[in-house]
Amino acid sequence: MYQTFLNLEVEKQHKIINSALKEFSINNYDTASTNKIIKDAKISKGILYHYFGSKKNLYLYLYEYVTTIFIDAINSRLDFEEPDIFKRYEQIMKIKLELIKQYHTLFDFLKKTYIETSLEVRSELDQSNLTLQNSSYESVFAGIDYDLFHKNIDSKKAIDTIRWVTDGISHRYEEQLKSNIDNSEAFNQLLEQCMEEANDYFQFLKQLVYKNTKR
Amino acid sequence: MYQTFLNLEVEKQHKIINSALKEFSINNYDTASTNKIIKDAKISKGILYHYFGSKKNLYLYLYEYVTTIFIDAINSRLDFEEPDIFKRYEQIMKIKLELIKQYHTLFDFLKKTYIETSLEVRSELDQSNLTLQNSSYESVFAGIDYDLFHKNIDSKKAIDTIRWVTDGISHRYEEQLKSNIDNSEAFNQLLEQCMEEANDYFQFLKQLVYKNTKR
DNA sequence: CTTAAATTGACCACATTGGTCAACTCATAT
DNA sequence: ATATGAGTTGACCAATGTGGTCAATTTAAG
Repeated sequence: MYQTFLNLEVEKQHKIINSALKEFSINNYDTASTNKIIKDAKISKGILYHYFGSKKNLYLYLYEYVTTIFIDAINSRLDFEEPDIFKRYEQIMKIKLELIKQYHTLFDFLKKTYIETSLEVRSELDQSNLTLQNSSYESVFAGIDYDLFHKNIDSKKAIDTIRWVTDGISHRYEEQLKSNIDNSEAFNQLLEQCMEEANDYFQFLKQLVYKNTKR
Repeated sequence: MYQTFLNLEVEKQHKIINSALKEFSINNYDTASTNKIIKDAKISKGILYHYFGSKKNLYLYLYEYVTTIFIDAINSRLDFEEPDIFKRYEQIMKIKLELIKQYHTLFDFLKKTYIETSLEVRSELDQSNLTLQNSSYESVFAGIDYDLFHKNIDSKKAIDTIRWVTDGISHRYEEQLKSNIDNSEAFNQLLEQCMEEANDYFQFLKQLVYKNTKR
């Protein structure tokens, strides 16, 4: 299945995938329009259905594709030996932001799949959702050294705080990053700026919650 | 204008407003359906257009209405004398969550108006957006006492952190709160639980960034 | 009983939907 | 050169939904 599609040049595949991700990120499954997708990807109606057979198949293909991309990126680039949770979060942040460079709306799409209610795809999503969930929070944060925290620090609260700060900084830069996907230089500069700011905040938090750091 | 609508019993007004807010929160302006609104609000097509004249007028009425509700709630319930930023945020959080009780999708709707791109309403939104922006961050956080922070604390970073933690906790409870709007008892219990949790985190942060608090 | 406002919902012309398919292009093999 | 078959096109389809209208009906008040 999808063989014809997979025989295309990778660039063309990416173009179609990104157009579809975009449409399904803005709209929910039912209101997303295949016509918009083909218009944006500059392909014909017929060929889209030749590639994917149906709207539903296209959607499920995207979900599997994007899930795989995300998991692979984490598995291949995350240092699972790193005991410092700040450095772990720094890595995750960088991996995510660099995925946006190639797949602008990957995480918007994933967010949408969580809340998708259309009966046409809901059960299929539930089935494979497990894959993503199992592989994420359990393993991604295994081996963190909680002894790095000051002894009378509530580490659960500290970790939540770190996550929320990370998300806050990401969101602050996301829009700018997205509007600079075509300008690789500007994108990388923004990314670096974002990572620097994250580091500033991480230093700030480390001073507060880690031991062996002076005030 | 809207006089016929304003002559309705307040309950019926609320029902229509909430149905419309809901539809415009889920969909963008163009894809939001007046048919869905009248179905949900259990009124006829004709009367909606008798009340508001057009889809555009309805949308702009909602925007003004919701903006006013929000600003009024802040102005009447926020203690502008309170110098402790944690208590300020606690108040804001409570005001927001209690507004959700009456207008389930108020903030989803507001969020959507920020990113609305339809040419039909964009310019009008821009014009009145100023109202909301001016009245918010400038005045809402005026008079905060920054001397409460430990002297070698970067107060900007601390404030950002507090805001992100507040948002994180709100989001953690928002979905549950929304699914309990009809059960006033459960709603209030959840709200209290949320405020308690926020307080826990605020205590946690206070210990870290305020002076005169022991570790 | 009259009158006028409130309300209904069938109806309009039009746009868009997911999907089909006959026709066409074009690279490759013989 | 020619034949073959996969790749590709876009006009077309029935179905559904759109914002908006309006003649007809209900309701309330004098």
